[in-house]
Amino acid sequence: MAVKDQDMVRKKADDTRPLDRIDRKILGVLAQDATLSFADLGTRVGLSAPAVHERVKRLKADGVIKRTVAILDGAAISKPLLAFVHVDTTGWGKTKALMALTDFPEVEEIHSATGDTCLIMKVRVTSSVALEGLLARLYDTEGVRGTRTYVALSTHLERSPQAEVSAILEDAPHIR
Amino acid sequence: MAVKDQDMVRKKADDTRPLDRIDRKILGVLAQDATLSFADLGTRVGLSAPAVHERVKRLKADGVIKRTVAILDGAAISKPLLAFVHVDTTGWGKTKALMALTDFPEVEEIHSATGDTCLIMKVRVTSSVALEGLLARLYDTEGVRGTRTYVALSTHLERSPQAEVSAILEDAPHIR
DNA sequence: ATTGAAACGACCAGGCG
DNA sequence: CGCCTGGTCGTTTCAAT
Repeated sequence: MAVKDQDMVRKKADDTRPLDRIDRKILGVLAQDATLSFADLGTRVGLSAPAVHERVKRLKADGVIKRTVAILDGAAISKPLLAFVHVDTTGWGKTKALMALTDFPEVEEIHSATGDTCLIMKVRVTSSVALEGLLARLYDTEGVRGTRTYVALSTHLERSPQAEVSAILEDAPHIR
Repeated sequence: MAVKDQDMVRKKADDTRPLDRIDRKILGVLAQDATLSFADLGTRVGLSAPAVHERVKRLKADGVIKRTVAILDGAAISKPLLAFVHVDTTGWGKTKALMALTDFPEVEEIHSATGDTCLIMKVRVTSSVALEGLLARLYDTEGVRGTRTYVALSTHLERSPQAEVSAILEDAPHIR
């Protein structure tokens, strides 16, 4: 399983062939364990190694598989404290100053959002002291009016995007 | 890079040797790209292939590296709609009914949280219709009093836990 | 932790359904 | 056109230092 991500060219998702059942099966497996050999992966989806290899290569080239990464344990890397920070800004978010927060490895996600807030950030820190430091840094940032912090007491589920879709949640305008 | 996750035994993070600078370097690289060969990885951290291999094996056995996965593109798998749902419950969350939501592949995260909410869920769906279906399902769940939904309009950053720690956010009680 | 060697898996070419 | 078979080559991984 040594297809290098950087060898791939990112393409638009539109000009790409729709995913068939086997593609979704492959993605389902790879989203949970990307360490399988192509032979093993082939066995699981009912294809030969070169065939799966070809499909995986295509899925990467098409940008369906963005990258392959190691998932680290927050506690083990001394970041037992996970929190979501809602940020209210004066203008409409996305200023250069706010995007600079990307440089903090503690910040894992930044989204602009609807609702009674402007920006949602997911952060993982060493301690409450570090969280305070991050919030202080936030308040020093131009355009930040206020924050609301939700500390995760325990995490019951945390996984990456799954290719499968629930039948009952499926977009089915044809059913009417 | 084909060390099988399932070959590893999960150990407690405590009874484990602390991470040295090279370990963190390895984790930093692998958290961004786990497709590198051990030879390449060795070059980056200044070690030979078997030496890195040994360390990576240990990091997996110790549970520092939880798993290695393919990151899928939400839009490409027909789930362009990302949202955070705050759930207010009557009792204290974590009921069996709520944990059953794990079966929905649309649900990526579930945390109990502090703040004016009980549960925070991260969900990724096909459409607003599917989101509505998921919320309907939520309201049908016993113990759910209400929800507040924050739809992500655009995602500016989304990555997995980083091993590095910002110097200025570092826990430094010795500095006083 | 390194080197050297063996086993294994990735991946190319060519041919079939 | 996509899949399979066979072969080459790079990589993982073991043993000894």
